[in-house]
Amino acid sequence: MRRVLPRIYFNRPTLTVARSLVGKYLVRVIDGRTLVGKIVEVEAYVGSEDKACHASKGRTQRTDVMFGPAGIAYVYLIYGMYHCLNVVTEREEFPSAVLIRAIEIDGKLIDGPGRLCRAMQIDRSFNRADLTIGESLWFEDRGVSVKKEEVGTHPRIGVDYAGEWAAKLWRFRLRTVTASTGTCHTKKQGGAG
DNA sequence: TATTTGATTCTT
DNA sequence: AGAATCAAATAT
Repeated sequence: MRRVLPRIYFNRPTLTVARSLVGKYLVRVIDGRTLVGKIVEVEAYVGSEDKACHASKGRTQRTDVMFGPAGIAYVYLIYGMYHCLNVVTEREEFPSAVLIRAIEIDGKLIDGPGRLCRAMQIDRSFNRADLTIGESLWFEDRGVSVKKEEVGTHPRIGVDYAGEWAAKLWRFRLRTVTASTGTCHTKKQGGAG
């Protein structure tokens, strides 16, 4: 069964939405071709008190979309080069969203929000797009349930400036993916650790 | 108007 | 460990 995730799905506590999005599918239609990606990693950004959340700086033109209804896309350009896809969660006036960090397309891991958006051809034109109407970009439940034990929790990435909030385990990732991808391939890594 | 910084990625 | 590269936010 394929089911487009409705607005009420996203209008719930952000951590609940984030964790349950792991194992769901992101569907993108480009010129009649359909691209389907299994979501394997997400991050939660929760409210104006969360210093890592863009909306913690207040309601600006950029963050305004996060104050709106759930199920709407928040897409922005980061580091001048890459786009990041988020979906707004919770009730209106409560600024929160879930960042989609990694997906799997045809068994291929697309790791990183910038790469994800490049693969799915998502840019700022999707900002404020409604992701619950099943048109060109949406989330789908394909009936495959993911057990709680299969979802690992980790600190969020690139938010060191957020103080105590940086330590929150608000990144969720499929453990099966962790096992299969690891850092075994050291071709390009060069042992930066 | 000028400066700083960042939900990143690729290269050295 | 650093470059690439730009929009939003902050300081002036």
